[in-house]
Amino acid sequence: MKATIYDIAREAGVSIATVSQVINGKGKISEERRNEIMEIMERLNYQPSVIAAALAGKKTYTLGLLVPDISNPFFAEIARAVEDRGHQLGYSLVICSTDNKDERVERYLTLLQQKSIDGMIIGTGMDNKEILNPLVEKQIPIAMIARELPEQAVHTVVVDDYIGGKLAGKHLLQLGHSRFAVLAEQAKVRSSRERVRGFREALAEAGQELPERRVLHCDFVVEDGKRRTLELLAQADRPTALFCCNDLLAIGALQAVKELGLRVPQDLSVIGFDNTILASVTDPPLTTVAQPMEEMGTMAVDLLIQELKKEQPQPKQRTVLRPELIIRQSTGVPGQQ
Amino acid sequence: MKATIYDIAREAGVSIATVSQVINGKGKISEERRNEIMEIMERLNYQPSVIAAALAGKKTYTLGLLVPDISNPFFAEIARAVEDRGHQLGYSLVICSTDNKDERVERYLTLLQQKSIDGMIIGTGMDNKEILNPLVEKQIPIAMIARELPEQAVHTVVVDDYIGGKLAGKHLLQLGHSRFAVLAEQAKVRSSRERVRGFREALAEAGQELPERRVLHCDFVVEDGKRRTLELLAQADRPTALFCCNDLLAIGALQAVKELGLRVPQDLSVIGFDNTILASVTDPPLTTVAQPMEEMGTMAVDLLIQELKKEQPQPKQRTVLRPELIIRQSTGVPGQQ
DNA sequence: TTGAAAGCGTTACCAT
DNA sequence: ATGGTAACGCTTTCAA
Repeated sequence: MKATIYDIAREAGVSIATVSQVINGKGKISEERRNEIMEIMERLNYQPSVIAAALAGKKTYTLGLLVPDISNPFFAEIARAVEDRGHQLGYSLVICSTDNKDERVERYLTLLQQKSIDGMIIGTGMDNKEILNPLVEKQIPIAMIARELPEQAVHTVVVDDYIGGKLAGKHLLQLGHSRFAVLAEQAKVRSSRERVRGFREALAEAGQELPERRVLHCDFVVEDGKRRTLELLAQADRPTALFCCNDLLAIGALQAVKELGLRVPQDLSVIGFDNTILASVTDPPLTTVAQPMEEMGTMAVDLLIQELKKEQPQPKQRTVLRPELIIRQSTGVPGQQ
Repeated sequence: MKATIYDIAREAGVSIATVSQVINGKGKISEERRNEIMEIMERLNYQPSVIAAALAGKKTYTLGLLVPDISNPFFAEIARAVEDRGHQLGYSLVICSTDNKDERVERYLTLLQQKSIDGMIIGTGMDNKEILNPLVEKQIPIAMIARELPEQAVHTVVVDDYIGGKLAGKHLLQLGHSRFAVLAEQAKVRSSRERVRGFREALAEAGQELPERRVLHCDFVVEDGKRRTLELLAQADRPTALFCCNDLLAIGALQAVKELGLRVPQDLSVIGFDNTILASVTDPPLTTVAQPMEEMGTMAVDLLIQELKKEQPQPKQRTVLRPELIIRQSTGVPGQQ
């Protein structure tokens, strides 16, 4: 069997309390005792049980990460950043892909609670804003990442979606476009709405309008981006510029244009959002609004850990990072050969 | 405070033993008692502590997944499949990105053990084949995925790398190529070695040779693929066909070709491995050898769960899935315009 | 500086 | 059909 604290204590001829002290570096233990005990732990290959420690009042040193889909490159990169920072600080990461379904969110939430994880990072949207209520009441540390939920008092790390949309709009305007369309995520996704709002505002400031029918809502998958773009391009007065609320949709758009034998950016300029690895490998490489995924992950973890270190609830922070326009080759002057 | 089994018992006027029974659906409890207790649990919003149950001898219902890098699309897709299958069966997933470093592997391994996870799925290579010894001895259920370790008795789910390499070689041969090169992963990665061996064998069967100097070893990142391809194309007698041991390297190759003002496939045919989402969005779309990632993930989980359900150690299975050549547009007849 | 003992929230065995 | 209780492995007072 695995060695327990009792085995160590017996071997060392001391009490388990003493062993516990040296494990946690607490109390006053004589140098020699301490060394002797450490040596025995080494020899018996003793590994303290996190489970038992947690039950006795310590933490589980485990964090939960809720995202729509871990196989989506954007969230995969976020996850990596979160994992790394957590690992540095001694925490493990449980991943939960929600597919943006409230039902899955709730299942994962109760599951994580039953497992007594120390805190959760939430990067998935929810239809029902009250889903988090129970957690907030129980004071379970929460940090939102890449999504926000203003109706809850939780730490938040987001990119300024509004500005991101604006950056996209201005870029397209500057290239001389005048017929725009948008591929948005589902209406319930606030960040998507903000991006569209920023985009529309940029156009408005230039006296241009974005008709509602030119804003198409998609599921978070390539195929849907393609399908909707095909619809868009079938319209008589088709747009010359398309703003997609994430890179995946933009890729779908690229595929649709190709399928119709048209060209990007000559026939349609396409701009994405996120700047995942995908944006750099498309044909043509995708102009996109970059989110600083690594910083976001790191900051969310830091916020969370800082919260659960203190006993007192901390004042909730909302950190807004600035997105950056990455110009590649999927945008250009309309109609140019 | 959170409700415990004692609260429920007190409220229902029964013993905790009885409550435990109804939670686990064991023993004989009268219909009425059972309903009454369930109703109270509902009302008090009782959530049994997995931690406590685990300490008392049950499982933690948590699995560990070790991969080189969760932000790598191949592993992200594997992770999603593993997560889904695990979740269906009631298990959570802790992800661990190892960067292919033994040191990180070991840290994660002890961490996961201390947390008493029920089993681990390992998709990362290791220099030291003995790293797993302690786990195997402790009978901790293990399933290898996409990597193998024949020196250990563990469940394994892999694609036939040798055949995959051969498929790639044959395809290139058939197109009429005669000067080949390979971008391999680090020499310690067995699957990569097997792919190269299969590739070489295909050439040999056609009386062609693959000189050792034409096999370049890379780190698992786009940049390295690019760098090495640049080197390759600088050689006098440069290859017309390049087999890359994963899609990421192939993308690097594509970038290198572009940077030199050359074209794919006219100047260089490129073939990848994995068939991640990346392969479908590159310019040109990448011909690649597909691994059935979803099936692999599902099978690995099933193997693991089946193992940890039984008390007795099970006979270890090795499942080899057949890779499939996906022909897109990055391969063609050499020199063709 | 060290030890005894009371929990932590369950499970499971043995009584009743 | 139900209850009492030891055990799981550890932390943490409180005494000594």
